[in-house]
Amino acid sequence: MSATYSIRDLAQEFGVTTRSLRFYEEKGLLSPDRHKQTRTYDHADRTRLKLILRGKRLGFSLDESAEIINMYDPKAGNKNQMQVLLGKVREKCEHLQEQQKDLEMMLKDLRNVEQRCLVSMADKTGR
Amino acid sequence: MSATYSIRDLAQEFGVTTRSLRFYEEKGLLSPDRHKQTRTYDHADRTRLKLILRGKRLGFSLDESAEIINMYDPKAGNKNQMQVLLGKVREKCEHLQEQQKDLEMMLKDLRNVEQRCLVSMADKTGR
DNA sequence: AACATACTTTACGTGAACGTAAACGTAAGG
DNA sequence: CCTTACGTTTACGTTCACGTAAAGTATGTT
Repeated sequence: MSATYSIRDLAQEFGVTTRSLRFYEEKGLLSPDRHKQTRTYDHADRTRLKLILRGKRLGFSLDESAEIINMYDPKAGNKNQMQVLLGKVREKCEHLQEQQKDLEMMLKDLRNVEQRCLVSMADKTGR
Repeated sequence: MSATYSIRDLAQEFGVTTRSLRFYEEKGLLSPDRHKQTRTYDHADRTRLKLILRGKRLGFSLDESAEIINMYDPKAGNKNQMQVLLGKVREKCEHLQEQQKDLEMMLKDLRNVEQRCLVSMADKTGR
């Protein structure tokens, strides 16, 4: 069984164009089955796509997302490889935590703006 | 007093090029004083730059950052303008909260990877 | 005055991430 | 068989965010 998807299925579900999916494939981010000129995506492809788009929303380039995604599949290398991977993972984590701080500050600021808006609207009598 | 900065001061402090600062100016994101061919930035400019770069780290385009930054200075318009602004502010807040979720999920995932790394390294005897 | 240094404008170049048009294959339905 | 719908490759076009080279200007130093 293990559901499969056409290129249009995925494109529609995630609100991207088929062009994008082919582009991600060109860049090695996706590698659907190819049977007779037709792409068939499986669940793993879908997950990778989800991660790509999540990365995009966070301002990562495709290459950065690729790097992150490849961490998810450690390939059970040796200890040294693991050390390297671990280092990268922790680096990404730090980066993400920086982003969390930025986000919190921006949210805090905007909520201040919101309050000032409300106060200002309560003060004025309309004009 | 109210400290001022040269273009190089700001560039160095924030680790960007002077080209970028002029570019932000072209796009209307900064508007330093111009005296005889020379730019002088004040504290407000510095703050705006900080916000621009924060936006960048969060994946916003310059136009998006501009929109956000302009919210900080309500210009004390009338009630309708305030309503519009308030709507935009809340929209941005929602967007930021979506990003927070994305961030948390990615961090969670990466921490899982980290754990699997550690386990895998404890298992193996080195090779 | 000559020179160095820092700042400036103008304008073309670049990489990433697609968009878009052209031309073609294939399978289903009438 | 023809059309329609969906898929494909190839390749040039576009937007954003600057980089970079070229040439001019302003200020200070020797």
